[in-house]
Amino acid sequence: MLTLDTTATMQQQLRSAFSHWVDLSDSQWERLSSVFSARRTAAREFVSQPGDNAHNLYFVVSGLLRFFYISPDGKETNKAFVAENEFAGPLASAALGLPLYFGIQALENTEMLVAPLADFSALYGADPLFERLGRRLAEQQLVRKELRMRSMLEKNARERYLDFVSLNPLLAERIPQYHLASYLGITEVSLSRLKRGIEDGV
Amino acid sequence: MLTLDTTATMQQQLRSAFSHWVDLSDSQWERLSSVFSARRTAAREFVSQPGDNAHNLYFVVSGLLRFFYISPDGKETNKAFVAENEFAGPLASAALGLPLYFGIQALENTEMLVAPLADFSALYGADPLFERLGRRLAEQQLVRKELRMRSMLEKNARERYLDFVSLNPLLAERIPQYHLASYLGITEVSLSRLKRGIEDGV
DNA sequence: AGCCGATCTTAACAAATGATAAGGCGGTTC
DNA sequence: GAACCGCCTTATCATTTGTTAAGATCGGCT
Repeated sequence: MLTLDTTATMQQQLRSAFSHWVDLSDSQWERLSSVFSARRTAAREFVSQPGDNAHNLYFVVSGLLRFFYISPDGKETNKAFVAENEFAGPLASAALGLPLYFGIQALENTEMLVAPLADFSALYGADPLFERLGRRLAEQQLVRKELRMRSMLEKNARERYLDFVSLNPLLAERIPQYHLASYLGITEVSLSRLKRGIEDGV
Repeated sequence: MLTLDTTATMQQQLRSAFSHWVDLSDSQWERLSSVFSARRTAAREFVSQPGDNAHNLYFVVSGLLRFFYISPDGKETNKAFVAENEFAGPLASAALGLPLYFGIQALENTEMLVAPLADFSALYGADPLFERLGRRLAEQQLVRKELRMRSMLEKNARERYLDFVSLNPLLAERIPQYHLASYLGITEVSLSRLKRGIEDGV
């Protein structure tokens, strides 16, 4: 159970994160923060399932989430990992008005702040600054997807793995190998093989 | 050489395209259209090269452009194809303030309207509607990248090819196979092989 | 007609990755 | 301690994709 004190700390962390994107006055912050509420999830629990009609914007205070697709034949593929101080949300599917097409699972005990995307985007019309915030969040997601897409097109699995570890050394330790393999677009068996080759090569 | 008349037609086409994203008053349209200018490029000509400091937003009036990365060892990889009535621009790299990391080549004789991205984004502060337009363009790019990423992760080359052809039957005819192969993340030899397998299977 | 450049196909072989099955290892639970 | 569970590794074999090289086709140009 969250105490008031804990919630206040989490909100402070959220405000600090937002301040990287836009300058918020106190009243703007008040309005913005009012759409977020705290939520905790234990490791391995599912935060939401594909098909849910719960379009939310997530801010991870502590812990780690994985976002995953499920193909028609039931296979899961990891789309993203989101750790503390990061945002995530279905801006793309919300833009299309589609139901949620991915699921979210906590890989660790996770504290997050959650805003219904409808509430968040309702702010856009209220103040151009929120519109700007929305644009910048979308642009940030664009940057990530762009880099990942390029990596998929230009590099083989071995290079993608080495890049991931070198860019996210701490995160790589926290993600089970079979989830990381799925994120890289290969099987866990193949990743295990790649790692052996890399170690032997040293 | 563009006649006034032709330019007017092109601008009309641009306005119609923008109207899918936001409702523009005449004065808003006037301000917005003032940052665009017409440009023509012959088939096979390069519109810009990686490393250029020319961040532009493109609207293709007629023809076809390909956007491509170049890896350190000089290999080209196609990032996107943009045909008539579509927008494209380095929203991601612009968000990061990075130099342009991809090149653009016309695959057909192409007419386009071009706006320096700095001029376009300068409009954001002038009117929340432009900020909204910017957000929606970013979200649209997000949707495309999302779908493509998912396709790369969940499907093999054969399925990606079939999906592309079935979603873009006309476009597929206009793109040389070796460029399409690069877009799909495989070699032209491999794509040729896949096509044979598909035909034989029929 | 003859040449040439751009595109596509094919073949033969190599390398990368997938599929399946088996087992190991550490931690938790009963 | 025994039985699990989650995770990782290994081996074997099949499939997919890459590499290289050669030739075919088509159009435009001289």
